[in-house]
Amino acid sequence: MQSRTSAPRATGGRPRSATADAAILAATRAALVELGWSKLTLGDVATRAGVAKTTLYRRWAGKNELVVDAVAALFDELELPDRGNLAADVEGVVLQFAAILARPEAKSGLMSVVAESIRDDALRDRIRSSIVERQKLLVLEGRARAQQRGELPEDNDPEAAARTADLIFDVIAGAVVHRALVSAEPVDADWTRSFTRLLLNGLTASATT
Amino acid sequence: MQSRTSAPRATGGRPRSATADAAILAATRAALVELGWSKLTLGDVATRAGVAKTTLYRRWAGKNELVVDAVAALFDELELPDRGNLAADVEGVVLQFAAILARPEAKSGLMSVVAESIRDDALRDRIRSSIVERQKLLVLEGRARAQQRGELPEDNDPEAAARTADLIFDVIAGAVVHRALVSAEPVDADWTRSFTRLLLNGLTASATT
DNA sequence: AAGCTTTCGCTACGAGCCGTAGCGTAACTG
DNA sequence: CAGTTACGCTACGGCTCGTAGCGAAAGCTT
Repeated sequence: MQSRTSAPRATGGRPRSATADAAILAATRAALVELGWSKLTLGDVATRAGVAKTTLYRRWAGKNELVVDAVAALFDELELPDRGNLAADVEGVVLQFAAILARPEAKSGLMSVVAESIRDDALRDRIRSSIVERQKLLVLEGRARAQQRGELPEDNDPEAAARTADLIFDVIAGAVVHRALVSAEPVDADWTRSFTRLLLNGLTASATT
Repeated sequence: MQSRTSAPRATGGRPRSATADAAILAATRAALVELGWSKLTLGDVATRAGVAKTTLYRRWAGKNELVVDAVAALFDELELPDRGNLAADVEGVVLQFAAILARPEAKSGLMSVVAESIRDDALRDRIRSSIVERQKLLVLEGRARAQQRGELPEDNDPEAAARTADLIFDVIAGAVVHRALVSAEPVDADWTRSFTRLLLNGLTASATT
């Protein structure tokens, strides 16, 4: 689960303190809330966690990796209860995303690490595996359910199905993130309902109501 | 146009060099391409621009403001030719966004300043007025055209219309940004066509084809 | 032309953070 | 018990930040 610095992990010797790991990640989230990404320093995080700065550097290569792991933990709670129909499931996904994005440590951290990942492929993979893929699973799950219910057509061409799933994911995640972080408006029940209607019925069919 | 540091601008005296302004912004974009946001330093930008570091600080308060202005200039070229119908206009908007986001200086800069804006309201307003509102105008323009053509219903309730416009904007901009910067996949003609069909017809109506 | 005002380039500076090295100590294994 | 690894602590060179102070340059005004 923890995708920290590649663990050489020879046999004997003193084991790494799991307590320290948790303390560091918690301290990182607290620092994100108070200071934001740019003013967050690793020395400060170490002090908050009650840990020596060198200990922190032994486990994480830098600020980017540390924050990714700290933020990724927020996505552990993601799951999608079956609400009986496609529209309700979509609203469920959106509200799940929104609940996480509403937390200040997610706001401060997520965009920053994604920005950094543009010039760092390793970081991008790390984000993908520990955050993005977990979100995408919810979309795939909801889609599979809808197909079982007959609300969406079955996939005949698996490759085209994958492209469609990617498209839907980008639309949902992108819209929620843009609403929450760029427009800085709340992703509440009203907005979620309007968005779901738009996603399911399309622009032409959905009235301005 | 230039939303630089609030200009005291008394009467006489040596005027600020407009050449220096352009050189600094160009140098900032070049540094963004080469170094990315986190490794970009103001001292380096000043050197590239052939300008003293103090000159740079006299005009911009810091890294954030400078990069916003440097990136905002990329959005000057935004405009939306009338392509005759709603679907074609939507594709036009998407491809306009995509063309800008494909440039490395936009990739590196945009996400970073948005991330910083989460903890800086003044920066958020600056981004809104110099970047986001310009994008939104395209959406509003396309929407008005579609209503004139009869492709979309007229607005009866202006407040609801504004909410709908915001929703559409978040969906379009969010999806394109997410595709380009998070999924890191190209926003090409194929994807644009699929996205447009989804946006106009909805999930239920659009086949996986 | 002289005088006033503002900008410019340059140098220098204290401050803060980075990331690492070195050391002695602590914790766990066979 | 010996071997191995993690830990806390201190110290360090290097880099960037943002500002101050200076003399010179570039305009505008009378």
